[in-house]
Amino acid sequence: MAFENLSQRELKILQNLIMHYVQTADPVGSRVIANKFRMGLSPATIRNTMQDLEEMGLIRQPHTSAGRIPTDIGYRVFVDMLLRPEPLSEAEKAKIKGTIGSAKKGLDSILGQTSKVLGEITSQLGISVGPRFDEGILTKIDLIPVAEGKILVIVAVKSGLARTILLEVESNIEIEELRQIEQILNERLIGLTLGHIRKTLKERLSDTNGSPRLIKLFIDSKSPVWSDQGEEKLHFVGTDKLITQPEFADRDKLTEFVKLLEEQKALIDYIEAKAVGEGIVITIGSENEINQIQGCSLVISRYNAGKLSGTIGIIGPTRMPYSKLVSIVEYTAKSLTDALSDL
Amino acid sequence: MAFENLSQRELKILQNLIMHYVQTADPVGSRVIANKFRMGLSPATIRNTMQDLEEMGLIRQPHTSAGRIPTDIGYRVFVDMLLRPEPLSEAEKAKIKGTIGSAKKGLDSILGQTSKVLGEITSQLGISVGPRFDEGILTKIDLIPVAEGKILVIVAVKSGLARTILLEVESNIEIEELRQIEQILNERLIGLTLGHIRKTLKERLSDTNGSPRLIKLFIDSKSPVWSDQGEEKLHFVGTDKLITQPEFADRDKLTEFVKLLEEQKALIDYIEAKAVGEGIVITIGSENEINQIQGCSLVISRYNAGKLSGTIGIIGPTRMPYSKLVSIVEYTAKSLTDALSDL
DNA sequence: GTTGGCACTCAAACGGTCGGATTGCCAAAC
DNA sequence: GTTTGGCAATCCGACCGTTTGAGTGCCAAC
Repeated sequence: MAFENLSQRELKILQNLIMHYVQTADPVGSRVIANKFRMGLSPATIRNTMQDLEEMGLIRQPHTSAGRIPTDIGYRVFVDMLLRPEPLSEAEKAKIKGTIGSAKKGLDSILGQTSKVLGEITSQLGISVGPRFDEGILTKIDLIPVAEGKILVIVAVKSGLARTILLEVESNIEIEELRQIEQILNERLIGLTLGHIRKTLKERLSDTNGSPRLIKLFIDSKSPVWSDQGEEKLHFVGTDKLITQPEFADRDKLTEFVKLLEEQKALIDYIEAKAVGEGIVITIGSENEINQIQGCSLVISRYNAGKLSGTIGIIGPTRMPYSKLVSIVEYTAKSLTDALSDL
Repeated sequence: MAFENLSQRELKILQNLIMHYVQTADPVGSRVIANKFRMGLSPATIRNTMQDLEEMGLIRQPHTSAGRIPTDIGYRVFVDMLLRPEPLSEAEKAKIKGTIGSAKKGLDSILGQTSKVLGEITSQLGISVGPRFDEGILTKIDLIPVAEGKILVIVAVKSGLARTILLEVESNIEIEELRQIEQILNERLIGLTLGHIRKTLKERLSDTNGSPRLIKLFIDSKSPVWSDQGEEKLHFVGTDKLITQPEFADRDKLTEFVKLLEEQKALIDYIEAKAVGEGIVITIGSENEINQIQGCSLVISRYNAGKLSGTIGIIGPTRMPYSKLVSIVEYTAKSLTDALSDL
């Protein structure tokens, strides 16, 4: 839309209005802007401009004789044209690095700490999603018998991440057989990505003809060993912060939202789909296709773990301090990438 | 306290009052009891008895000229003296078995499904806590190099459960050295419980004198390999159900409660400490030492996984259908124990 | 011991009023 | 043409008194 040719004044008023509204959550009147921001204009003038902004759909009145609040489109213009990322203090940087560093080794723990620090420092809901292993290059696969009829499969990928899958088999496992399978798998598959393996599995292992019986378990593209589904976990911290927000005063909305969080899958898929490319992605209110978060904004970013990548960010009401949050999420993603490549 | 010599009538009225209150959440008046439960008594008589019950502290009026509601002590008497577990329908049984059975193998997934079915079928918050490995008898320990400077330790205990720990080491790992350590650990420690190992570690391995250098990593009773801390995860499903309850109308209470859930540790420790011995344990409202759940009741039970055991159950407002919940939790614990011993 | 009757109490719902904030518009000033 | 002050109009939210209905406590009668 043609918001490029908004006048300086219109932009400035939109900006001030949003800044004030983010702090107070109350509709902002013309006089407040005139007084608080000392624009050298009378309330009446500001009123006129506000009318224009309203016609353009950037702000609206909750009801006659109330002040204005930004619409989702208004926030969008603000984010696209007016956003100045607010630098972090040294203390904030230290806290982010520190919290991530204090995690026990292991992806889960690190992601847990990451969402925790995001939640705490932003006072929003901090989230993190583990990477999909699909792009990971296999470096090693181990088969360990752990008990009667159970073997543990360890799939290690470049950059030091690994995942383990518990597999059930007919109870009589010959250790020799396992070694054989291990060897075959390692010889033929190392260096390929899991996604690639999954697609070309049959050809690559067809000539084994099931000679070690158990290898059948692996020549199945749906086998959990190669699966790219359902392994990611959503970590989130700060639900309490969201509950407090006036935006969630509506009980039903809150309930729906909490359900979404618990079910995880839909939200994970959505976030993964939105966070593409480098840098921060912001989606605002009704821009979100998921019903339950249409009153919310997302500020998300990808992080890297070697060839793999996942998503972190925050969820909060559309009325959020974008300038600050952008910086925090950006810095956290960077820190997380560092922490994961350190390993 | 001397509640044994409550008259039949008093007990019956207490019972009816609680039954009605659990359904409606409204204070119960004398006429309601007289009409709905056809006791052959006039409201006036019931009023007299209710006064007695109030003096004993079993019920109370939220305010003058309102009906009565049970106190925590009233619920306690009900649970101890009047509770008749309500048998489950075949459909309910099938759902419980089915949901648990549909889990992927692996403890986490099974416990996840268990809390899910508990949450759904009870409309309360279903919870499950993984077993502490401390009592588990070591059957095997494996050391797998997964990447530069990282080894995966697999600790398998009797009954087919295993846990994996990622360990960091100086980057140059000799595969031979790992094998040596593996052998030493296996020779000396198999057959002992992890808890026992942790306590006698130094003696049992002292004579190695650090000959394979890396073994030092294991001769540390605080090593995460033997730790009994922080491994348990709290699974919970049904937060949305609790939010809906009028008991959580108070925003602050809800916030505090959600925080407790997210932090996990305090709640895990409390639940683990309360659920002792065989069978169901019920704690009611102010009986709970944790502030955040003083308006809630717990219905919990241990389940077994071989020598190990953990806890499952539900959390809900004190106003809950105890008769039904007791049966559900009991049956679920049994089903879970079955599922875990099947493996 | 039980019951009906009755005065009393209190919460919640209802409805009307008032004050405050803010707007839209218009005519005058710049 | 833009800006401004003035003013009527609008609407929300708080406040307050009233009513309604449910339920109790107590007493006298059965």
